[in-house]
Amino acid sequence: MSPSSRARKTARGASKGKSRNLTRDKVIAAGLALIDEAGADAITMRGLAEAVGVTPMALYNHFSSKRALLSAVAENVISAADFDGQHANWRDQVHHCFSVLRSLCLQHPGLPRLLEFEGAAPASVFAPMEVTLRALREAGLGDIDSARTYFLLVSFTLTQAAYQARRVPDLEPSAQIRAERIAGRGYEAIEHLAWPETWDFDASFEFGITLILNGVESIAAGDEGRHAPS
Amino acid sequence: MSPSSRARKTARGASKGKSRNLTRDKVIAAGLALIDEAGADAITMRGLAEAVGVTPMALYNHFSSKRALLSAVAENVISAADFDGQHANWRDQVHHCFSVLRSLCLQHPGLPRLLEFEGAAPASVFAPMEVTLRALREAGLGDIDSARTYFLLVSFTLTQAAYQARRVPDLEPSAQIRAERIAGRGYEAIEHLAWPETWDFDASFEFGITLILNGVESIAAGDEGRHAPS
DNA sequence: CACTGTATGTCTACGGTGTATATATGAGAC
DNA sequence: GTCTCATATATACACCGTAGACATACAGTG
Repeated sequence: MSPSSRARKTARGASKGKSRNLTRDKVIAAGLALIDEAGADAITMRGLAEAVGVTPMALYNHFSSKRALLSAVAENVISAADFDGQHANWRDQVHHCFSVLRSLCLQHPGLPRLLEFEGAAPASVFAPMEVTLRALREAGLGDIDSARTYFLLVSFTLTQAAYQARRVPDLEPSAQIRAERIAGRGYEAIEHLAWPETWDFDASFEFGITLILNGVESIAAGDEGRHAPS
Repeated sequence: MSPSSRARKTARGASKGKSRNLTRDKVIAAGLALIDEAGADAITMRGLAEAVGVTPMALYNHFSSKRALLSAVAENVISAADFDGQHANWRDQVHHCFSVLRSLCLQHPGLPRLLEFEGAAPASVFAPMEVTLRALREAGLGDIDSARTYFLLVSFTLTQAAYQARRVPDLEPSAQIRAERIAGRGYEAIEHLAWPETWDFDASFEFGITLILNGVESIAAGDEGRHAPS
């Protein structure tokens, strides 16, 4: 309500700065900086206000709530990215799209939290969706299946990136602890697994995308899977 | 520290109730009930204490922290499930495993939050991993690739289930709003998509699992994907 | 039986969160 | 110069997790 009326007033005057000192884009920039150095939950209205040099309540003149603020931050990040890459074939197209999304998440840890939860998803989340739907349709998938595959890709990419980015050592299982936890439970497969001491997230991402795209091809070719109806 | 010494004492005496009135499993049960009706973030030490009929600080005699409490709740849910199903082929095995995981998440909304974040993952999360690794190895995947596929499956299942379970209407895009948001942005593919007014989550889950398992077969068959190195 | 140690529960309090409400301030329009 | 109204502030509320000091009542020992 307040921001809209302000916008009306500003539109009447000039489209530049406001009457008073300074804000809005500054808040978003400060919020982004906060997310970059600490997690997404490090964004606090009080801390953010201090970073900008105002009182906490001043932020509410520009954002109706914390959620709206976070949404604006996410919007700022997402809308600046180029998810399309003008790639020749649909596989490269999808791969590029989610590589970009992933690197955004790694650059700004906590961004996945902003997108998935908090209901703070901004309008620009539809950009990667558009690119993906086009590519998948080109691959031969139907509308609904394309959307389903998009959600699968998003789930995978965001979750993995979130896990990698929010990598705080004191929560790490750390081989040692992991070994203790599974000891004596008959988890042969896990014990047998030669766990690398540093997980290769990049390779895992490539693997996942490749697997999914192979699955797309198989579905598009008409293989609807075959779990016996028991 | 306190709980362990209590356990030692109890083991010496009888394995039944404690000295005072009652707790521990009661807390877990109450926590589970809270999670079931409201989300995971509805679990608050004060609210939980009231539900059990004690003071908030009384909980700390049985759990060292809120995280430990949530972990115990998750453990209670996960450990009661049978992820193995003694299925004949690896596809049905994996399908069963994640169907169970998914239904747990739908029964107890907010459980995904417990598992993914908060670092509250209990020891029993390794049970589905064990089942999956065995099945995937049988499918012909290597150790690391099996682990990677497991994480892919988990990402997909938990994220989708979380989204479905935390379905609060006032956050829903709701066709109307969705249409407004994408209007005039050139999102042809999205606009063209005939979005069902009620998303079929079950079918989407089946689709995703099938797609992934098809991808597994393709990888196991030696198709490592082919994105041209541009 | 009484005694005592200790585990259990309570009370109070601290620093933190998001934000509703009322007030002061200062720039721009007339 | 005066008025208006968007902006920034001050204060306050309800809530959160939990640290610390204290009260209590049972368990084990004599």
